[in-house]
Amino acid sequence: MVGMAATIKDIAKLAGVSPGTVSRVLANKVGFFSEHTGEKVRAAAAELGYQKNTAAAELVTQQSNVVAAIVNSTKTNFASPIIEGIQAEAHRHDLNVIILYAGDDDSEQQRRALTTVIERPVRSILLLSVDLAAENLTLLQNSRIPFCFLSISFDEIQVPYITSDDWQVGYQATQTLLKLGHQNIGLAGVDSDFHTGRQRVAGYRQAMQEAGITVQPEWIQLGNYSYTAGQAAMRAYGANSGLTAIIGASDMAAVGVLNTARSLGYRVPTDLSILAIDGTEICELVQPALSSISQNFYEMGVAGVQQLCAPGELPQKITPIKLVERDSLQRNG
Amino acid sequence: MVGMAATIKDIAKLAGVSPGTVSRVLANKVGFFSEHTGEKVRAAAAELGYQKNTAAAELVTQQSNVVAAIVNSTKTNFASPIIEGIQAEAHRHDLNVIILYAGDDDSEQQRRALTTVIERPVRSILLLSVDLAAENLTLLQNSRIPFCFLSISFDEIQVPYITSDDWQVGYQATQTLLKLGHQNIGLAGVDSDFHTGRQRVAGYRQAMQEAGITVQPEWIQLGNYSYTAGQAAMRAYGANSGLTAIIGASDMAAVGVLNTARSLGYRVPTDLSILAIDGTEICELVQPALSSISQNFYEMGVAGVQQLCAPGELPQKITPIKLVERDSLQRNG
DNA sequence: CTGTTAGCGCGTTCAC
DNA sequence: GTGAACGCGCTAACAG
Repeated sequence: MVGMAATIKDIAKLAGVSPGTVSRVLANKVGFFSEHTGEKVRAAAAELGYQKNTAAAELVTQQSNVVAAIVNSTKTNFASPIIEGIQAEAHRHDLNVIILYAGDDDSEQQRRALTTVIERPVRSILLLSVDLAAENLTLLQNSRIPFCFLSISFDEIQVPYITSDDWQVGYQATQTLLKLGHQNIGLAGVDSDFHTGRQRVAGYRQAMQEAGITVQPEWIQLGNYSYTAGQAAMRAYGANSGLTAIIGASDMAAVGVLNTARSLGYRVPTDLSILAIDGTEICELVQPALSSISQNFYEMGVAGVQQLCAPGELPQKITPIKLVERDSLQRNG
Repeated sequence: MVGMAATIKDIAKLAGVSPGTVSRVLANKVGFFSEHTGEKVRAAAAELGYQKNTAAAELVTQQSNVVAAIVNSTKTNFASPIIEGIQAEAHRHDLNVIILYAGDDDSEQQRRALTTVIERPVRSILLLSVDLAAENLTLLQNSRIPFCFLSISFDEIQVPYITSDDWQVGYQATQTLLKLGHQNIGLAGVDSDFHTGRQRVAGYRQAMQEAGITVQPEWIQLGNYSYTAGQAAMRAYGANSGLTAIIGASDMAAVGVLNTARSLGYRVPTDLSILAIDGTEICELVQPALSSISQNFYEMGVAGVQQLCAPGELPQKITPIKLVERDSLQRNG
């Protein structure tokens, strides 16, 4: 609601020129107005406390410089570095970014966020880790607004996304522990309903198989990557699990594992090594600090904006991962 | 960028009616169109995959249903519950919310966030814990868009805000430790450059004075509420501080204190009690879980939206705080 | 260099 | 009930 704000017409009247001229000087179309009128117009604008109505401008130019980021939940702790990456790269392209929350697997909330963005002029849409309900994906595609998923991947549908190689995440996490002499390795809190989780499990299984280890069914504890999922997994393993190492499917899950393991009497890392997946700041907040397979979330955000600014590029891109050693791992035997 | 999307004109042509009529049925102005034309128009709209251009509508109606929340940093961990509160209450009023990040004490970023919001039709603006540079406050006030600060308070300027009573926060935190028999109590990571921090310090001092304790200058360690501020404070206290309890000026600061205290050889809470201020989820992530003076952030968000929906109310409101006991406090002596 | 005209997509009169 | 016309604030195209 702009209220009774001044318009270019008001400025025109005050400066004694036409609205067209005002538009030109305010847009700084050099060469299309004289020094003198430039001064006059700017003075009038300042006097009236003029604020441009960008929505009106976008209506006529049919283009916008805002990119929207839709995030699945306020609780997704890795969203923060992604958003920072988006923001940084967007500003480099002189783009502005707005963020919307789409709730946690709530298709109604998703629709709400999506429509408030689609019904307005936005240049492109980035979706952080949100798995859209089918009808909402249709909505998005029909809008003809360029979009790209971040930190999530798909197999059945064909859409642009940028994320880590989740198979490698699972594989390298497992390899890391294998190399330390661990054999009985758990995977805690992973979601097998979606591609991301299935890939991580597949990478884990492959690494185990290559090492000649048969994974026991109970070693893989499913969940939704949350703290409580980590807790539940560890409780399921129990005090006499026989496990010497556990991979937390996310940082939060790993912390859940850590705290519950402690209350079950495990010493970490002496009795039990824990490796987190994600590598956000919480890894350094807890004690012992959690070693992690770290994703480059910031880079994901940057790449997302670049991808949308350079159409024609490969629609699917992979950001690198790396092992970050902290204090939660120990050689076995 | 809406692209070549269908407009009400297209629908009008397809349905064989006038654009005005289309507008009426789509806005569901009952009584202003017949059953028959209603059907026709809706069918045409569906066939064309029509998406309303809300920006254009807002241009003519001169009002918007989106409220903008400007957040000071992606790292502010308590922003999450505030945003959830905003979102919930906004949806109750059929409002949509967009979020912008204003960076960390970066007046250029602030201006950017502010103008992208002001130049567009938004109904109102909520500012989460952002202390605006003077020129940006002027910008905001000139926009004539209703606004309200959240989780921050002011003394010198007169603006609407909703927050906890920061004096009480400091006072009650200190009282809590006093009642447990502590006398040498530190306050770590608090910022005295702004009203919020000064109030907390004042509450702390008052409680100490009432208990007849002279606070030593080094007991108050200034900082910016961050994890590193907490670390720095604890390092300043040192291994032989004589302190038996420390108040962390925020959850993050408290965790910084906790981890550094540990590395200095303190056992928490046996040797040292730690009380956090804020009470967000990280208090439960670390071990021992941190007791806290908890703020009701969710309620702040709710109240912020209500305040903006019911003009004429008191512009300054206080949300309640409460002590949440976890495992980081112990009686002294 | 500058004024005039047209129109972006929509809601809302005001006639009929 | 419905169509025609107007205008929201702005930019772009076209004269001059």
